Amino acid sequence: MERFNVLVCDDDPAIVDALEIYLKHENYGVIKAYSGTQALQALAQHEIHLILLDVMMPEMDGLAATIKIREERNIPIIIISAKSEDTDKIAGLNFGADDYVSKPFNPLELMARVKSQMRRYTALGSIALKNGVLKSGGLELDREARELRVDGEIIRLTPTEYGIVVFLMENLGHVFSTAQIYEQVWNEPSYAAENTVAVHIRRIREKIEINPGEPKYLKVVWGIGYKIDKY
Amino acid sequence: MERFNVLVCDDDPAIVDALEIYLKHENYGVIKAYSGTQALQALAQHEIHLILLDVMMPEMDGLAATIKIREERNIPIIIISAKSEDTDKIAGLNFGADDYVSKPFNPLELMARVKSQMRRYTALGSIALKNGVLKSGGLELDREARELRVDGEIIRLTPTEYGIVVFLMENLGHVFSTAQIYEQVWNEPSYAAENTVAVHIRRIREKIEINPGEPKYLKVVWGIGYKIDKY
DNA sequence: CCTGATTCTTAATAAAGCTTTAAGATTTTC
DNA sequence: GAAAATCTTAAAGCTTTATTAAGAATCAGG
Repeated sequence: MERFNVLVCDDDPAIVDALEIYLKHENYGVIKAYSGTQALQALAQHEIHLILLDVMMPEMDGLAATIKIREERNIPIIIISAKSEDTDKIAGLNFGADDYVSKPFNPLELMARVKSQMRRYTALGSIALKNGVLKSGGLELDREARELRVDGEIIRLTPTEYGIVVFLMENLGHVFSTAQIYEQVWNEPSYAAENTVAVHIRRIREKIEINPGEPKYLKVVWGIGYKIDKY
Repeated sequence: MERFNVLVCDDDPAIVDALEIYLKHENYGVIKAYSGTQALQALAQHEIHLILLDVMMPEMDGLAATIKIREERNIPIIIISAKSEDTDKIAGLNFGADDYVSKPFNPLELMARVKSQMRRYTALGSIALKNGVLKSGGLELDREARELRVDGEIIRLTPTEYGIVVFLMENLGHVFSTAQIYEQVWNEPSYAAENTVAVHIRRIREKIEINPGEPKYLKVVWGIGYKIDKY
């Protein structure tokens, strides 16, 4: 199995070191940087697969430069935000980061998000139209407007349902176990509840399928998991 | 899609460069200036859609520049203030600035405000009639006259209510969380108060809806926020 | 600067909508 | 046919939004 490298960038060495321990425990390679400039250097020298980045660093230009790199290479970035109040803002912003956690963070949660991004990064299989619209057959997902249309008709989805659909649409044709879906959508490190994903799948099917008992879009692969096919 | 140009004006080149990178990441064109005089020059030479302006500059300070700019053109201006005191804020807004952030600022927050102003300026997602009138179904918002009409009848709104309606009308069809609404309308960096937006929403509904319990215009999206739909 | 009116916020409670749990039914595979 | 996996349903539990009212803050006119 390939080994993935994570670039950790924070001006506080204590945080960087702590993250290093967690990441190494999960068998990631760790490259450390304490400023934007150092991060840039590291990106040029090493093969980096993911970046953990503190938003609030003294030298903003360094941080900005790091993001500039991302324009060229589409590496997943997880933002670490100092204030928990910022989370909404960052989420609401179409800033370009892939995920965020707020300080102080739960290391397990952070690890879960790292894993999520890694999977997302390594399992891309979707057809992106303009404006972040994903399409497959009669399904059309507009992530910007947060809308799903089935044969042109807008379908009202709850937050969890929407999360599941986004995840599967972002990875068309790829099969995910209930555990994987749970971890991704709920952003939890592990899947404890036995049946909850199944129930949500059922509800989604009721909303998007003509015959929920014989799904056309949201299919099961027996013994493996669920998927939405590339049309 | 049209490309918008932002004029960045600050006497500190590091800040200008950093902002440039952020803005370019959001696909804005960037024109740089390092003094008020240069800013005015740039305005004459380029097509500018928004200005980011530092208050404290040599030669001509931001406020003076704001007045000059306002004399000629009605471009959105965001003031960047070194002091967090209210004096600057009030002065800036009185002299015609549309928004302000204080240094040191969170780049993400600044980007959010830039986007917000851009939306305001272009009213993307809404149907802009002449004279800055926005319309959706029976709702008609005349920003110049500061009037909202529902089916032709003028509705009296308090300042806060009006602010919320303007914000939602300028972003028809887009859902905003209560936190986002608060931050935008109140111009505060974070949303502490638990329930105040909900109360205002309620009162707006009482004024604009036939049946406030079953709103036709100001709709809720469960778990996400509020919106006014494109008609 | 008072004073009264308007507007805004806070808080508490109610209602609505969503998620999870659990338990039995059904389907698939071997 | 038996075991394992998935499906289905309903109800309990939880979160979000709605509603109301009262007190605080703000504003305009004297």
